Amino acid sequence: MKVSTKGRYGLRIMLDIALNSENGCVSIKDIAEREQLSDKYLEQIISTLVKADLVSSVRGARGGYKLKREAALISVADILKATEGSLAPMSCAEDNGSCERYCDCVFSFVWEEMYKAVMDTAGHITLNDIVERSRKLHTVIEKEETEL
Amino acid sequence: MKVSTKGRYGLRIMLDIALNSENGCVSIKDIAEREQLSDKYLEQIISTLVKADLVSSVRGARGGYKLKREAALISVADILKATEGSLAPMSCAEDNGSCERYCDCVFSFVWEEMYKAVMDTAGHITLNDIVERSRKLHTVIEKEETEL
DNA sequence: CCAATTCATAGCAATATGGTATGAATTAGA
DNA sequence: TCTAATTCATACCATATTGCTATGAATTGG
Repeated sequence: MKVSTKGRYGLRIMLDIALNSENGCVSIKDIAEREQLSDKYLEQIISTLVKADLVSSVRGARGGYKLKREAALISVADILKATEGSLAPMSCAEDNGSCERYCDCVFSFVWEEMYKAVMDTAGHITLNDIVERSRKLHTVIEKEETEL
Repeated sequence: MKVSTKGRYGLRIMLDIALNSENGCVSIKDIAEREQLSDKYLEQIISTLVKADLVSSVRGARGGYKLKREAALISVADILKATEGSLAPMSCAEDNGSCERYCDCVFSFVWEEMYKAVMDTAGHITLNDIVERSRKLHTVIEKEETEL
């Protein structure tokens, strides 16, 4: 039930883009440097984010990536679904047609309820919530530093 | 974020014991036969259930396993925690002390809320709920068969 | 044209998953 | 007391997944 690096890195990448894309787009190199991630691995993860329509890419020199829609309209569920594949504990919870035993499975309701719970929570946290949290945390740290 | 076979088999094993332990205890062989699982793999999973104090074992001839407490007092969360290790999407969500960056991590609240959501749902479904569901489903199937 | 960039794919080491195999320890019942 | 049935404890192994590296083609601003 653990979230893999793809999911975690995905969140960090999205936050990084959100925080640094005022002037145009953000390149993989920049993100990799700031986030201390391997740029080649990051490239793979970001490409799944492109395919999921969460970021758009600009090719060629001075190219890079930017959010496809505003941060308040991107949920944590969107990002994790794109990078992790799915948030369902069992695939049947997502598309119950996938399992032919669905009707007489005693456990299906368990997976469904768990899936609903996760989707509900992750679906209601937006990238913007994280951006705000990050800005707040940053100012606190800066304040602490000036107070020293 | 998928639940592995250990978690799924764990649930099936617990249900099987609950349904078949009226007269004493249930042997691995019997469970394996009914559930169509490899008895040796099953043995491993059941031993984690013993360590988690969910079932107790009776050694020797005519030995086997039985629930350590009544089904209504065993939750799906208990079973999945025992077999899957943990239901936390990130270990920090469970014991925030484990991560030294916990305080200035922008994402910790995300993992915490997801963990709370999962634990709340899985914690409120008991083995007895599944037993009842199973019995109800069984009578429905029997009814359908006699109607044919 | 060229340097900076994304895009696409292949490969690979480490770890986790899903088992199998072997045999010792324990014990009810003949 | 023997024996068959059972759990308990390890060790092993094949396969899949994860996390990451490498190479090079395609694209494009300057």
